[in-house]
Amino acid sequence: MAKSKKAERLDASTEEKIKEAARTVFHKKGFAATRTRDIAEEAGINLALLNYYFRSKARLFEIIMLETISVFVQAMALALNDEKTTLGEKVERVVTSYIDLIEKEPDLPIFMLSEIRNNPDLLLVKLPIKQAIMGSVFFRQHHEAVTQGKITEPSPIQFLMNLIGLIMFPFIASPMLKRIGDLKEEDFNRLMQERKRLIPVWIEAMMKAS
Amino acid sequence: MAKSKKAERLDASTEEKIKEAARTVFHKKGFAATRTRDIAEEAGINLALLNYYFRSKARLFEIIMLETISVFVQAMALALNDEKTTLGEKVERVVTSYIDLIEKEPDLPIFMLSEIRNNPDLLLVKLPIKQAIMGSVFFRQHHEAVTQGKITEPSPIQFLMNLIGLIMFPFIASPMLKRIGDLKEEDFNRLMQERKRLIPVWIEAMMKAS
DNA sequence: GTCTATAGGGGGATAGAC
DNA sequence: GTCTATCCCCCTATAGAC
Repeated sequence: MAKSKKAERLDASTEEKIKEAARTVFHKKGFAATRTRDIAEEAGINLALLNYYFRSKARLFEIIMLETISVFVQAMALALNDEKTTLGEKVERVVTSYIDLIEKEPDLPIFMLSEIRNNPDLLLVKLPIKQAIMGSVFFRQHHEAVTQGKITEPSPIQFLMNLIGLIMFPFIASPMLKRIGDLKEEDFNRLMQERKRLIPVWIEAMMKAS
Repeated sequence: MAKSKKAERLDASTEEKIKEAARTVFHKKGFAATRTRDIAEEAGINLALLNYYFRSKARLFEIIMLETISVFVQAMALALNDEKTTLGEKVERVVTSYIDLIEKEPDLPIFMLSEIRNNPDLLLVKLPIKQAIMGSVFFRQHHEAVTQGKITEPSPIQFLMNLIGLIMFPFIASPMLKRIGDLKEEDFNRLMQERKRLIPVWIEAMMKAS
């Protein structure tokens, strides 16, 4: 029987237990509001072990941050670089995989975006994000579609902002949206599932309208 | 000559100077990462005065937070409750006023959204957000438009998510977007100005497509 | 009202036993 | 490798002079 991903994994190595605990707590509270004691408790180990394995809170955080961004960017880069899919299929794939991912880990987007604000340089330099996106098959196909008049919105950056924003924003704003719309957890999730179907339709309509 | 809004206002009352400084620092770094010393320095006063006027960091924060949310919600509520404007005009007005507002204070959205995550209850209860939005003229007009078949997307919540997301998300993600798209500050601002025109067009296309 | 000085506590990190 | 005990700095908050 395969191990549960999120459950406690008592058999995992201590180092790995600390990392999983750190991921959980950092994602939920952010760097500044997280206490190393919280991580130790979540991991079921002693505080001293955290420093034994990772030297400092800052180093542990950096590791978690890089892994988190990497997961996000790779999911995107893989979808955008598939030679075999059309533009529309790429949109569908990005939408579905991100909505599923974020529904499992709802803290991810707000964590990433707010921590990147505090470390604008340090963390992004180490990953080849720009090349992965700007040099992608997606960008070539987008350019071709514009040239052939299939879509009229000429800026791939606007396209990306819209796509990612339509996916992520509801999750980022969910506490406020739940309050405004009087939504329970399950109502909210149902709306997000609807969006898997709706966003690709909307994106197509938008790109022909501008 | 009217005073500059953002400039130092040496003539402002001490209490007001502290509040302005607190707004600046809290918005930029969030509650947990802000030190009261930072606020005192920004205000050009002594640390003890902060506690003299506001008793504690937490109380000062709550005041700033409520005012900030209030500004945001009121701008929205006013636009959505205008009896004289059409649905499309409301969209244009929300888009323009928010993009202008956020361009002046780019930290606003990420501040609000990430701090609300940490205080999901406390802060939203005190403002009549739900009524202002859900009982608005906008909602009545949206319902009428659906009934008359002018738009085909039946959920006003999805509509709102899309509208606010298309406006705010680029600002929230700007550090990453600037890096990916190799954009300078002025390039980014130009894209946001373009969006004042584009978002209403996109929204209209989306609402007829689903 | 505004300052200086300091109390008081919390949190990151380490020493040292096992 | 893992623990307990502790150091020490930093930050919030207050006491008390002016």
